[in-house]
Amino acid sequence: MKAKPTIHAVAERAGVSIASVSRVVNGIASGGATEERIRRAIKELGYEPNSAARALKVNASEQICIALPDLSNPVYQSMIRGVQKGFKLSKYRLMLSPSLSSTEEVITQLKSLGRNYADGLIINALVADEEVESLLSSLRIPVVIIGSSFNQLNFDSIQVDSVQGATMAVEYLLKKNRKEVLFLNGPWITNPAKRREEGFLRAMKAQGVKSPEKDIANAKAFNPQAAVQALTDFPNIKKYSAILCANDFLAAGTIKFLTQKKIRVPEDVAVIGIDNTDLAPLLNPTLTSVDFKAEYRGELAAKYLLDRLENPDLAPRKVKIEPELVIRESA
Amino acid sequence: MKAKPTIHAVAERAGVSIASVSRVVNGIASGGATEERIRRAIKELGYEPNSAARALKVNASEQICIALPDLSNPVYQSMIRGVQKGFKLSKYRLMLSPSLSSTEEVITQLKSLGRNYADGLIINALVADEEVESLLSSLRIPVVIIGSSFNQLNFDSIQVDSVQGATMAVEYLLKKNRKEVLFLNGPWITNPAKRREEGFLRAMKAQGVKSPEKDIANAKAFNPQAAVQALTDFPNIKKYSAILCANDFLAAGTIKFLTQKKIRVPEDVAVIGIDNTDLAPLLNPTLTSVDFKAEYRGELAAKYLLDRLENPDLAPRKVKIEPELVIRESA
DNA sequence: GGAAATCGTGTAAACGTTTACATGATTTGA
DNA sequence: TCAAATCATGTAAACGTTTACACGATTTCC
Repeated sequence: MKAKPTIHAVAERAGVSIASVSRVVNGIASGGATEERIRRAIKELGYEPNSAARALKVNASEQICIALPDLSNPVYQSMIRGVQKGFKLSKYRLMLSPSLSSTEEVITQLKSLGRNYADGLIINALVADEEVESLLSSLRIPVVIIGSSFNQLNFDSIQVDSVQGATMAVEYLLKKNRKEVLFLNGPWITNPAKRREEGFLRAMKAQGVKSPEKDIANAKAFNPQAAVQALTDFPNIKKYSAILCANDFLAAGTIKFLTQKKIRVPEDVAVIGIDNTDLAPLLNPTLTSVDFKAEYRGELAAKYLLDRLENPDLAPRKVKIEPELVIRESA
Repeated sequence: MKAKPTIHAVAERAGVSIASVSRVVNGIASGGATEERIRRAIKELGYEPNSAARALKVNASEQICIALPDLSNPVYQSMIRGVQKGFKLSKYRLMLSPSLSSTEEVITQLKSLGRNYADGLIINALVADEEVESLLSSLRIPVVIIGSSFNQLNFDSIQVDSVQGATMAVEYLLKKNRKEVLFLNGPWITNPAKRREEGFLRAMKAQGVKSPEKDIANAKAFNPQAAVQALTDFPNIKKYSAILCANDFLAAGTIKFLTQKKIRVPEDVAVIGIDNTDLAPLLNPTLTSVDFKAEYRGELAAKYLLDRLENPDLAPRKVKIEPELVIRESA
C-alpha cells in the first residue's frame, strides 16, 4: 500500500510550494494556471488533507459532540436527526458520546472534552449536579443545552415549557370530562421528571383539583416495561379515567397494560403521552401526545451552535419551545 | 480565560522534561517519586492531552466512524446502541456519519474518510455500486460491513441470512394454514430489499407455491406511510391471508392500514415483520417478527473492528447471523 | 570489585498542516 | 514613465505531541 500523499507530494508534483497548495485547498487561491495545476495534482494523487494536522494548527477539530442520555428512547433519535440535519451543510462532523445515564458518566464525558476533539457541545442530560455545572462552565468550547436544566448557566439553551405542556394535556382531559387523572412519571431524580411533574401539579391545581400529589405513579425508568410495572404496583388504579404519561415510551407501556387488563382506550381510560415521537402514530390506538418537537430542537441546537462558532460574542439565546397537543385516538 | 495547559506547562511545573510527562500520560512510566510529582502537576493544572497533536504524531485518531442509511428506522437505533456498547470500554470515540440514503452520499462520506479522522469504519449501506466498492477497498482503514452486500470484498462482515429469515416466516405462516402470502417489500434498489425478496421467493417456491412473484408489493420507502400507500395501490389485496413485511416499520404501516379497513389482525390477516425492533412489542397487536439481532450485530461489528485494530493481520471474518422468529400476537 | 546489563530521564526530531512575513513580478495611476 | 500599490508565491516557524537515541546512574552477577 502506497503511503498516503501529503501536501508535500502535491506541491512537488505541481512544482509549487506547500503554501500554495494549502491556499488552494483552503480556497484562498489566485485562480490562475498555477491553481489549475495544483488542482490537477490533488486529483491525480487523491490527496485529502490530514484532519489532525489541520486541527493541531488551527486549534479546531471541526467536530461537534452530541451528548444524550440514552438511545433507546425514540425522542433522542428524532433529536439526533435534527442535529444531523442542522450540521448537514456545515464542515462539522458529528461525534456521538456514549449514553449518559448517570452523573458520573456525564462528568467523565465532560472531562474528556478537554482533549480538544470537539469544537462545540450539544448536551441533553437527564441528571446533573453542581460538579456537572461547574465542569460545563469551565469548558472552553461553546455549549448548547437542550432540556430544562442549567437555567442559571449562561449558555444558549433550548428549553421546553413543561408546565404549559402538562397544562394543555390536563385541560384537554378535563374538558373531555376526564376528571380523575393519573400522572405516570419517570424516575424522579431526572430533571424532566421533576419539571413535568411540576407542570402536572400546577395544571391540576389550576383546574381546581385539591391534592393531585397522590395521583402520581413513578416508573423506575422511562420505558414501557417500567410503566407496566409501576401501574401494576399502583393501588386503586381503577378509579382513574385518564392517564397522562411523562413520555411516549411510558404511554406505550400504559396502553399495553390497559389492553391486557381489557380496559379500553380511550373509552374507559384516556391516555396521553409526551414528546410525540415517531411511535405515537403507530400505536393502537394512535397516541395523543404533547409535541415538544424534538427534531426541531435538535436542528435549532445545531443552528445556535453554528452561529456561535461563527460569532463567539453572540449574546446567549434561551428559547422555550411552545408545546403542541397532537390529538389522536387515545384521548 | 487562561490558556489551556500543554505538556510543557506540566513538565515545567513538575521540573521534568516533556518526554517524562508524555510517558506518564501514556502509562509507560517508572512509578517512582517523579511520576508522583508529574501526576500531581497534571491534576493541579487540569491537563488533558491534545487529541489532534497525538493523532498527528501517532497517525491514529482514536475515532471510529459509523455510517448508516437513516436514523428514522428503529433498527439502526438498536445497531448504534450495540456499537456504543462494543466501544464503551475502548479508547475510541464514535463518529456518526450523516445519513447515507443515496449512493452519492455514500461516496462523499467514503472520500472524506481519506482525511484520516477515523481509524476504522462500520458501514451499513442500503445502496452501493462499483464505485462504492472500489472506494471501500482503497480505504486505508479497517472496515466492517454490516449487511448483506459486498460479498466479494475481503472485509470483516456481519451478514444476515435473509433467505433463512424469510423461510422461517413463510413456513410458519403456511403451517398456520395461511397459504396466500403477500410480501410487502421496500424499494427494490436497496440491497436488503433484493435479498429479502429473494428469500421470500425461494421460501415460497420451496413450499410449493407456483409463481410468488406476483405476490409482491413494493413500498417506495421503508416506512409506515409508504406501506399504507403501497397496500392501497395494490390490486386485489383482499385475497391474502397473510402479509410478510420487509421490515417492522412497513409492518407497522400494514397493521395501521388493515385496522383502518376493519380487517382484523391476526384473525383475518396475519402480519409478520422483519428486524424485531423495539417497535414490535409495542404495536397492537404485538408484532411477530423475524429477529435479525440488530443490537448484537452492532456490538459484534464493534468487536470485530477492535480486534482488527489491535491485530491488522487477522483473517477477515464473515459471520452470518441466524435469524429467529419471535412470535407475538400478529401471526 | 568491576564489567555488563538495566534503568530513568532528557534531547531533539518528526508528524502534516497553516500563516506571518518577505520577495519579486505585475499592475496602477499621475 | 516611474513610483506606488497590488498581487502571487515562497520561506520558515509553529501547533502539541511521541519516541528513537543518548547518557549517566544504578543494579546485577560472577
